Amino acid sequence: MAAYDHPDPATFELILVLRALADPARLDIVRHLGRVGEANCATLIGTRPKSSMSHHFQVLRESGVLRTRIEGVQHRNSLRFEELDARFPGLMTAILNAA
Amino acid sequence: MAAYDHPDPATFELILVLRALADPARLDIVRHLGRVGEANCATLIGTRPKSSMSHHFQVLRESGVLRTRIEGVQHRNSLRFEELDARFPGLMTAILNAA
DNA sequence: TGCTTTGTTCGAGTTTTGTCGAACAATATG
DNA sequence: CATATTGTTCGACAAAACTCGAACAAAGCA
Repeated sequence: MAAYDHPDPATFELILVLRALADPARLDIVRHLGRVGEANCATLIGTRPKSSMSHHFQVLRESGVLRTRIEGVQHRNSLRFEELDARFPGLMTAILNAA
Repeated sequence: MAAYDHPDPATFELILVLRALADPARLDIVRHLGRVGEANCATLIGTRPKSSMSHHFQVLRESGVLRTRIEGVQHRNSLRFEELDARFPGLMTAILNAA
């Protein structure tokens, strides 16, 4: 498996980040990653099928919200917190702290 | 025209707020209101038809992002900044400050 | 090599969301 | 009252997004 493309922080777009966050499954993923730091896809799948989750990871990745590191057969995801915070200060903090 | 219903801050939902913000037209409206404080609908209409804008105002209103005050024939809109900030600290500030 | 694990890609179907003209409602003003 | 102004509602259509099974791909291991 080739490594994923991740957008450069300079090209992050607020509207894409907001769209990525504006879905229950993805917001769950983001919050989970906010707590545990890094997790592979399987860990983050609840009852949803793999193909749905793969789609959500793609949306989050392409908007810049998370990065996916490949290690063997597992894909390890983590928030791009510092980069997001540099570009949109306070945004992710607000999301992660929201009730 | 009867006054609008505005949701109570206790019932604000992050996912609805994010969905409301995750649209170019609505993000424009929000940012404009962030600058000018209050504006009627006509002021905020660019090239889009009234019916489209009316829809966007409804989405923003129902999510709690803005309030609409009726004065004569005009509908004056303003952000519910304090209430949003109390419920989701830092969120609107981050949105309004974003590049 | 064959099997298992982990996750992607494809394609089709469903649902949600946005768009916008036309008709309508409320208020003000001549 | 007639007309203009401001904005909503309705309905139909278009576009975007989510869902998910099935087939596929890569890596590791027996």
